[in-house]
Amino acid sequence: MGTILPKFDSVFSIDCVIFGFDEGELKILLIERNEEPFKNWWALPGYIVEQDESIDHAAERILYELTGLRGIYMDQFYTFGDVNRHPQGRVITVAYYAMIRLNGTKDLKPISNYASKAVWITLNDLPKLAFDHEKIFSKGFEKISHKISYQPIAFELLPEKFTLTQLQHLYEVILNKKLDKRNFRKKILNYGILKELDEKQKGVSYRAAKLYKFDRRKHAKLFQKEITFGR
Amino acid sequence: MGTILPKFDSVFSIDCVIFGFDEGELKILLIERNEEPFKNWWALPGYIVEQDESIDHAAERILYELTGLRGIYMDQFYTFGDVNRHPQGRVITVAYYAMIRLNGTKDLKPISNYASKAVWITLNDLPKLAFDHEKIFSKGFEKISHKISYQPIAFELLPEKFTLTQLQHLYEVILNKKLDKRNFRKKILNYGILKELDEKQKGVSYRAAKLYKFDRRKHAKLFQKEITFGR
DNA sequence: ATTACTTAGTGTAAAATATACACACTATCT
DNA sequence: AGATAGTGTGTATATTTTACACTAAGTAAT
Repeated sequence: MGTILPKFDSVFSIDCVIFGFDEGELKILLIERNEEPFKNWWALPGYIVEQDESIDHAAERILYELTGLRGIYMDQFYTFGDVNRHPQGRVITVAYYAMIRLNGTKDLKPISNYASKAVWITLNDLPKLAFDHEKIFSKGFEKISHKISYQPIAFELLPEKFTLTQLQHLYEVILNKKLDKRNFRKKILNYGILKELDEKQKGVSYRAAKLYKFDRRKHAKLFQKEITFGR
Repeated sequence: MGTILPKFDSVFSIDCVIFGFDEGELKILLIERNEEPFKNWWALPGYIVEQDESIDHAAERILYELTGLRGIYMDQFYTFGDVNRHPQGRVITVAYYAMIRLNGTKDLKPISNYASKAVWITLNDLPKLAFDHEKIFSKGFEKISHKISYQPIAFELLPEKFTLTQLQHLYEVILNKKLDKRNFRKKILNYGILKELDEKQKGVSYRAAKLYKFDRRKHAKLFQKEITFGR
């Protein structure tokens, strides 16, 4: 080539929209910022990406450093880059989402002190967020509502063993719509991706429901067989 | 706030995956680069975004400058940011796609001389591309195959007046799958988003087919009613 | 032990949608 | 007049979706 080309340098960030489900409520993971700008504001876990790391890797690292959650696989869903979204200049941000199970993960602990805390917040109690994070959150929520209606990803949010009623509630919360119990069960069992266990729910003050497990092997077989809910 | 914060500066680019359909073939818009790196290589139309313009706007501008195509509405679909995707440093790129009608638009003319030409290339004849543009193209193609199977966006690619057979061919090319003529017609006509015209195809050496038009008003009514093809 | 309470668990009929499949018609060309 | 090439059409079957209500099982309180 011969010509000497200028060196480019990029500053951009990652933001993570992480969904969890607990006690019948859909939650999202937020941090309280410990640095300017927006110090003490609630925000999505997010930070500037290093020069020499891949975006996917950065997403995982940043989520870990800000919340203590490790090895969470996330999908990229949109890049936000309004000129004034960041007070310090043009910083575009690549947004990722994930749906995770929050059984023992109540022990959120920021590693970096860029965040003073990390907590699960119920969607209905969402506070004002830093930057354009409300917009990012909305788009992330749209994304999962859409995705859940054609792919069986809801299991990610549930504990390993769950009842059909719990699963149905989850669908109802995400789709914001009541579903018929019999039809729901018929449909979900038909996919054959659930394994019925010999176990029952415990500690409830009424008839205990059977527990089920998501059968990854069978699911992998169906692979891209897309399913539909609530259209 | 009080604290003085550093100023950030961002360098990132846009790349456009633009689909067209002509003479029964699916095509994509490429430019020949006129600058290093990858001078004289084929590439997706793409360039660095200005500091003070929105990403969406940049996409439109860049497409115009490199190909002469004006006012094309595109959707963002993914951001690519492998550490070494660009030889001049870390440059992430936000990818957009669009499906457009290429009736009179054969007159592609780069405005900027960053491109020496812009041409429509049949998918089967895809040359090697600069940067990671093959990867970007693939993901863009995945995107439209997926999208076309649940939203009636194929009309964007056809001339204003088209025959049902042309429409079917288009679906077949994108889905890479034969469809049944009778079932296809039944289904597509059922959505009620096509207007039958009093006109017939001209210049064919066999029985001429009826022409149809996409009815935007009716389509807007159905709005998010998603449709399905070829599952 | 009885009762009250709460959720689990189940089937069927009707409607809508998807699939498989083949031949006669019409315009043009020679 | 005949050959050619694509248009346009219907039906029967299978599958999927929807609507809808009661009994069974376990727990808690008395």
